[in-house]
Amino acid sequence: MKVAALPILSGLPEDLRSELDAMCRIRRFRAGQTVMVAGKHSEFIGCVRRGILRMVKREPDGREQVVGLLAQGNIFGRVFHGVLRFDKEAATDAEVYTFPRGPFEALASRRPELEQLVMSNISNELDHARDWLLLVSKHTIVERLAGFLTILCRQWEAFAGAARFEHGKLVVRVPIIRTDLASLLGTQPETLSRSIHALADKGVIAIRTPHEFEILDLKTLLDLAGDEQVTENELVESLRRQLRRE
Amino acid sequence: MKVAALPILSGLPEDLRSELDAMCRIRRFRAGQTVMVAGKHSEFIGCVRRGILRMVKREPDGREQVVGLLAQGNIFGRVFHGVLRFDKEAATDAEVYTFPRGPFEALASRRPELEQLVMSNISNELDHARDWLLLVSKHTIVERLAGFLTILCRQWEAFAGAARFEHGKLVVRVPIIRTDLASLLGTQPETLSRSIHALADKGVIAIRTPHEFEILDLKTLLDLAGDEQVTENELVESLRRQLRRE
DNA sequence: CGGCAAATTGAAGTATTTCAACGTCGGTGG
DNA sequence: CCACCGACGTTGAAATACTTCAATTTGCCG
Repeated sequence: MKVAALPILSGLPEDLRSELDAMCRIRRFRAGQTVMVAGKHSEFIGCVRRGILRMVKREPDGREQVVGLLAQGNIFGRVFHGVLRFDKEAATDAEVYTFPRGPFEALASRRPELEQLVMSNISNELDHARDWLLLVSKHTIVERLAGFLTILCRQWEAFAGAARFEHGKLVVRVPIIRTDLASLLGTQPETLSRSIHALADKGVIAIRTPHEFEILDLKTLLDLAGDEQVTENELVESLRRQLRRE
Repeated sequence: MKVAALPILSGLPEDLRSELDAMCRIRRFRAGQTVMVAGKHSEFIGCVRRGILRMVKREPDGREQVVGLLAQGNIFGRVFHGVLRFDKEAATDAEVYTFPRGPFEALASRRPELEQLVMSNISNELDHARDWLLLVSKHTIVERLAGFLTILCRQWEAFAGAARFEHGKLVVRVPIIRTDLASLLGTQPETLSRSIHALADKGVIAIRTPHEFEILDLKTLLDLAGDEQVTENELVESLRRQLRRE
């Protein structure tokens, strides 16, 4: 079954999963390709299978702003009503489950379980939107970067195992390129680069490759991120627990 | 009936409205009072009757960031699951309909119409969160201010009739004080003040009182806001239509 | 190895923050 | 009634952070 691998659907009854599977198609996108265009009713409902999508707001003057990322398991494309507000593009090579809009909506109307799944997905989107809101509300780029890195650790599962331990060291892999991350944090690649190296100079992180950092001082990182929800021990313990399950 | 005045409930059947009315209580808050505290399950579900509430993120170091406003008709307090992520405080004197959480959730489980109302409210919150996201993603304060003013005009109904015509001139009333607006736009009162006067110097707006501006050059304002969704004529026509209905 | 995109570094220009002071308005008490 | 007080708003000037443009380096892939 194509959709069997999707944890988000694992709670649904067998027959409903079969119906979804029957209408499901897997589409592949190369990094940079457009998945869905803002401003119109989409032809399909999508769910990320592999890779990262970026949600982009395009200004008429050509500027663009990344307003969020979609990772494994995220559902996108408005169900029932509303038009899309952001383009969706592949930030890395990606694979997407697609469900034709009409049949999917019909099925959701018939099956409350699926409708509730859609509703809980909207709630998740709301939470994510507010996470980005808090992130962007930080006044310095170093703080926003620290916030992004802690999100990567907290939601490491979604981001294709962004965080892992290596010889007892916490290592995170940034799944997108500098330009996208800069736009996501509301700044320029140059400023982002300087901020990353500022964290490295202060001994908070070590840069292994441009896309892989070692977290040397998690406490300072969390302080900078200013997210009082998570303490160092909680985060580390949660990571260890999750990693042990692999 | 207490809740009769609520347009958001007008689509509900008579008996359901009666049930809501029976459990509804009206609470009044003076500007500055706390309505709901983040981090725990709220005792009640609220709906703004009059005035403006602000959603505030408090950092442990005492700093605070306004992340959104709630105006007439907005429902707040998480239904069914999840903890609140932001404090809610009265930004002006305000009145709030309250519904005890337990009975409200029981009623929503029993009545799909109410459940769908809650769902559509979450969708609205998502839209608003993304509006703020786009607003804060603007790089200069003048642009964010322009964006805020256009939102006030677009959603003038919610904001207690923030916009109106006077002798053919478009006048908007800012319903919150400078400090709150500065925080909402992610800046300081000083910078906000300078930005407001910068718009006035350029002839885009005229400052009548600190809380009431006349829009002199709507086209430039919309250009600055960079919101290609709305053209000048659409906005003016929409405002005129709505005002005519009063 | 060559070529290209991504990432980094430097330096000058711009916008915002910060701290300090002043202005304005409405309410309150002498 | 008027003077004072406090909250809000505005203005000035120096410090800071970010942007912008230009140049250079790095790393990957054919």
